[in-house]
Amino acid sequence: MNSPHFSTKERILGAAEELFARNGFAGASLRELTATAKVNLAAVNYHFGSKDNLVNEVFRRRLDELSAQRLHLLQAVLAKPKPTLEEILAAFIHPALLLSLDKSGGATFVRVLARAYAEHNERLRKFLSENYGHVLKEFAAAFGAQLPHLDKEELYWRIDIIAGALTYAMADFGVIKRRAAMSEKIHRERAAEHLIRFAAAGLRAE
Amino acid sequence: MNSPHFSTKERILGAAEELFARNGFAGASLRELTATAKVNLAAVNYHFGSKDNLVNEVFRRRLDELSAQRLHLLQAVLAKPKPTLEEILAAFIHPALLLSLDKSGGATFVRVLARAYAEHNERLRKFLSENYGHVLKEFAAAFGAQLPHLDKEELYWRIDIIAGALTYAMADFGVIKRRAAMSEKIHRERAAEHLIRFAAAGLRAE
DNA sequence: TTATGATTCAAACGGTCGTTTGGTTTTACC
DNA sequence: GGTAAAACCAAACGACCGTTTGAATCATAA
Repeated sequence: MNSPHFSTKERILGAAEELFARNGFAGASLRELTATAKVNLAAVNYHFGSKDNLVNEVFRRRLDELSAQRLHLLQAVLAKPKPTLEEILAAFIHPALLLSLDKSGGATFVRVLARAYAEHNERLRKFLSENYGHVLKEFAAAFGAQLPHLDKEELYWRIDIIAGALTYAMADFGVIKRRAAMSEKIHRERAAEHLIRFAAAGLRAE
Repeated sequence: MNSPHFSTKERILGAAEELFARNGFAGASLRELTATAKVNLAAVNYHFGSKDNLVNEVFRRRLDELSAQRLHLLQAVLAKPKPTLEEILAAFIHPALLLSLDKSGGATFVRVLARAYAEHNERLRKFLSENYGHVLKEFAAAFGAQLPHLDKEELYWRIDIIAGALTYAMADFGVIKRRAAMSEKIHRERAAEHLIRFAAAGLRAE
């Protein structure tokens, strides 16, 4: 991740992902971060303006593609004659599954996402809401069409908990360890299947 | 929580619980904490030795009772002729449910627990493992007797994820909001029921 | 080759952190 | 009421934080 053929910005983003996952956003200092990335201390402020903005860019680098994949899959599902709740859920969950299987930092990033979910950071939540809130809105509309008896507030809360459960299931935070005989890939896919069944039941509740 | 008829130690513990839940362990400074508790800055180091040890004591104050309740219920379940997986799970989950319903800080503490789960803090994990690891061991034994086909490692991981799911379900981290017509108590009890069903299925998997 | 803008760098800035100190006040007991 | 321990307090300590500065270095195009 920090090898010399990566640009300074890329080395910083890679080191940031690694250290944010391990120590949290406040716990990762720019001094340790720039040492890991083998760049000068001032490089973060030069290239990203501030530590806060570096945090934003760490998310942007991964979430742009994640959101695009989700919306693309959702579009395909909604084009079907009779889309099911499970198919919509899969459109939401499978891109995150792929990210968690990515070998070049994606798996680390999923842990950073889990951090963000737990930290309740207002500034970060605002950034995520402004930049990726429309994705949740589109899924909420799709779910809402399947579940007309649910009021909007209830629906948003349920989607929120699904996003949280997904994040934690994909992060390495004490998740079920795979059997030795089962590949990481298959293990994660099984986890996604369980999640989809669980979430579908949760959405249909009452 | 900080009213004058509480002792200095109790006011510090109360403020710590509040600020740890809101800002995390690193994010809560002793200066803000002692101001909230209306005690001198030096009081934390005088009464608790260090900030790290204060963190430990915040956990000890609640977990001693939680662990005792869990073990007591487990004992009662195992005394039955044919204990079920669901009953063992209830012995684990119901005390946490009661804590989350507690009006004098218990609900706040559950959010602190969720923080600890996400932070992966090695020092804190060691403290929790040394002081409350035996509780997980006893439950693991009880689950293991019900699920003899599971190897020990697999079993521990599954219990770990149940503890995590429980913690997050009981914390206010984006959890499903209750319907206006439903009391907080009943809402939480429903959540616990769902959790027990989900966890039982997860444990029985394969 | 030289001029120009982008990048890197060592050093320092002001601020906040957890902790320690040494003295003052309060408490509890003979 | 005197005394010793416990508790409290203002102030300061050294360490680390994110950020800024201004000069050195690099890349590139005239």
